[in-house]
Order: sequence, then C-alpha cells, then structure tokens
Amino acid sequence: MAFCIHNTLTRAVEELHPAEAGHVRMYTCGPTVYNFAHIGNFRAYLFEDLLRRHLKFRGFRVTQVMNLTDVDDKTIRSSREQGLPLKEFTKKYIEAFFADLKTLRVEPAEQYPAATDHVPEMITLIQTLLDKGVAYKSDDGSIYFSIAKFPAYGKLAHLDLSGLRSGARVAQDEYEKESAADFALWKAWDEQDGDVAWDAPWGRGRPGWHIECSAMGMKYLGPSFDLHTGGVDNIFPHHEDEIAQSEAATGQPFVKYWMHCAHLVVDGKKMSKSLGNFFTLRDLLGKGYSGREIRYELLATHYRQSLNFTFESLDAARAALSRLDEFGDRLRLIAGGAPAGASLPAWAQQALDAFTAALDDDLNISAALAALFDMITAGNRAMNEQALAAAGAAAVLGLLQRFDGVLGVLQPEQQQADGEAQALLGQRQAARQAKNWPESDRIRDELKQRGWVIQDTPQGPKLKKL
RNA sequence: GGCGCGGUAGCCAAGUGGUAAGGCAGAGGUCUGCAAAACCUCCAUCAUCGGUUCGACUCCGAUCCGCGCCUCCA
Repeated sequence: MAFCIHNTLTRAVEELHPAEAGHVRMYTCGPTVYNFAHIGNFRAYLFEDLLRRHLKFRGFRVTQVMNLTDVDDKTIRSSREQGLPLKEFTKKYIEAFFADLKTLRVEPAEQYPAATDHVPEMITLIQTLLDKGVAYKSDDGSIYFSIAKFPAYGKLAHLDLSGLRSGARVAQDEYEKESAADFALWKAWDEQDGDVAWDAPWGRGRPGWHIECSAMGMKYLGPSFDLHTGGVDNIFPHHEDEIAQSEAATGQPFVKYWMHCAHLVVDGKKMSKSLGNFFTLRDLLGKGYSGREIRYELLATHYRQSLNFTFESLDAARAALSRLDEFGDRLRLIAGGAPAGASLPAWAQQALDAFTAALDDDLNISAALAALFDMITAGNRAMNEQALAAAGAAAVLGLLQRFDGVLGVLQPEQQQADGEAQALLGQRQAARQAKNWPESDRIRDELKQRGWVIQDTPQGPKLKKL
C-alpha cells in the first residue's frame, strides 16, 4: 500500500507521487515571529513533523522548508512599541521558536528562510508579475495582484468569487485596489513602517505577506513542488494567493498536494486571552508538563479533526506515556545486551503492519497508536508468560525505536533519582529483608512525598517519578 | 448569505453497509508481605426524525446543536 494523503485541492485522499521518485519536497508555513507561539500553532508544526517523519519512515527523502515571517504589520508594530530594530525584536522570538521546537522534539527542517533575507527574490517575482500584466501599481505606490487576470482563482478554497462579500472586514485603506479581492504583493512605505523598507524598481516599501512563501518556496524547492501545508485558516486567502501569484508568474502548477490541519480549541472554545484559555508552550511547561507529554497530546488526534485541548487529556497523555515507558523498561531488562537481529514475534510484526497501514491512510494516528497499544498488551502478556527470549525482546526494542522515529514520544525524559532518594530506597530494602513492614511502608510514604513511587520487581525495587 | 467540518461510552478518540479500535478514568480478579506495575474480566448501539436496504452507526433527506473560513489568524 502506498502513502495516501488528503489533498485540499481535490478534497480527496490520493496516493502521494512526488515529482522525483523517492524524494518529497515540501513547504510548511512557519511562524510570524512577533510573540511566543501558542499550542495551536504547535499543533500545526507537530502535524508537519509527523508527516515528515512518516515520509522518512516510508523511505522517502524529505526536503522541508519552513519560512519565518519576520516582517509584517504585527512584527513592525510590536518592534516599534518596544523601541527595537525589527531584526533585534524578531531575533528573540525566533530563538524561542527553535527552543520550543526542540522541547517538542520536532525534527528540524532543511531550511528556515526568513522573509527579510529574501526581499530581492520577492522583488524579482513581483517584477515578473508586473511584466506579465497581472499585477498593477496603485496610486499610493503599492503593488496588487489582479485576480481578474487569473481565472483559476478560488480553486483551492473552492470559492466562487462572485460570492465574496465585501463586508465589514475589508479595511478602508484598501480603496486603491481595482477589485476588493485583489491582494497586496508590495506595500508602499508609510510612516508606521519607520525604517523598515526596501527599495524596489517601483518604489520604496515592503513585501506583502503571501509573496514570501511563493518566492522562498520556489527558490528552495523549484517552481513546482510536491507538498505544501499549513493550518486550515491559511487556505484562504494565503494559499489561494500563493497559487495565483506563483502560477501566474511561472505558468506551471505551483504545488501538487496541499494539506491543512484543523484548529485546536481549548475546552471546546477557541483560544483567547479574554477567556483565559490561551496557552503558549511555556505556559504548560510552567505547569509542570513536559514537552513530550504535550507533544503526545497534540499529536494523538488526527490532523484534520479539530483538537480539543484539555488538562484532563493532557493528564491522560501522561498516564499513557508512563505505560509505554514501562513496557520499554521491561523489554530492556529481558533483552539485556542481546543483538537486535532476531526476527519479530508475530504480535510485533502484526503491530508493525497495522501501524504502517494506519499512517499510510492519511496519517491515521489514532489507528497507529491503537496498533502500538495492542502490541504492548500482547508483549506484556508474552513477558508475563516468560514467552519472550532476550533476542526477541531486543528485536521488539528495535521496532519500538522505529515507531519512535515517527512518533517521537517514546524516549522518556531523564529522571535520575537523587542520592537521598536512593539511600531511602536502600533503607527500605533492608527493612523489607528484615520483614519490618511498618518501617518499610513508612519509607515508601516518605519517598512518595518526595515524588517517587517504588515498584518492586523480580530484579529488585525501582524508583519511578510520580 | 456563501464555502466547509463535526456531533460515537464519564473524558479523549478511530472506524465501518452486516450487529462498535485504542487511550484515560472506574469496578472486580490474578500477582505482591501490603503496595506499585503488569495481565484478565466488565463498562456505548454511534445527536434527533424520516427514507433506501434482507440489514445502517455507516447511504439519502430533514431537523437540532457546536465549530472554522469568507483579506494577512497554524
């Protein structure tokens, strides 16, 4: 079975066939670096990470580009409010973004181009559109794309232009446009922009938002590439506009497959600061959750399904992970140092097949996780029955590692017990050997207060982080 | 008004024209000095109402409810 994905362009699940066999070129819309990213943003980046990891699991080479939008209304406004040069202002949030990705165990993309480093490419692209007559200059010096010149406009969002309502959200400052739906390729400089400006043949200003993704996508992936992803809210207008300006410029299909992930809601409601349900990654880390736990929670719901984030499900994620960890620990004990060359037990092979088939089906993560948990049940049973030899355990560990290449959640955080806890554990063992149960239980309670749970195993007692 | 998504057990969440995966929580049991962990067992008729069908939760229609997009929000 081949890897199938849902293509927004066709609204159908299709087999993925990259232009170059075995090599997928994908562009993933990145952050606007004017603030710390919130968990809704990370939901999208984690979806893309899962996509990337599954592609590699299936043997594809992946070239992924993620842009950093470091010039737009928000970055300019906020940097001016703080009295910082734009670059200096965005640097802080770019660094935070990468730190957060690391916390969430997101594999780095091949390229992270910043918009401000690619203005010349954008100017070239805009010039091409002007030369072809699909863009025009307005009275104030801004450049707009004329959607009337691009008949296919609306094919991604499946929008009928005549249905576009020029309603309340069309800003008044856009009176220069010929048509309400035309979008800015270039914004002429005005006072609000301060010293943020570049010189173009048609005048001073800064690029519009959409043009950066077209220019940078084509620079790093070619005029026509395989995959482009983002949040559903990017379908229109952002991605629709990317298609228009790119295809109008090159005459080639811009992207073959578009994938979009649904939004995250918190307690069934959209995140908003006024509701008090707005969380950045840092907020959750501050509440004691780990990046791994948050990753699991954000990953465990199918990407086209809106994800309802709750602390209850975050706690459920924590519990599920500890069961996964436990399974790995048991396997390691049995495997010892056995080489992983042995063939898989039937139940593990079954899990591998089900796991692969699930993710091949448009990244059906729920079914993939079910395959993993089914394997854990079967494996635990085998171990309870002493039916798993060292070589088999080593083979299953190897499989677990392959699964984790896709999931990125199976490697536990370091949790080395401190010396005092270790000493208490030793004292309890002594008490147990003396069959001094009251003392033994007292020490167990004390360890619990310090955040450690004891598990007595055939191989001796273990400490687990509470 | 237009386009689109969803309503499945206490919570989260897959799935399918033939009588509902998985996770968390809960109950009982095995194991254990007692626990912990693990394992076993139990726990839903799929928003409502019609229709199609031998048979629908799965297809069609209607209704109710929630949500997203409709110019720069992942």
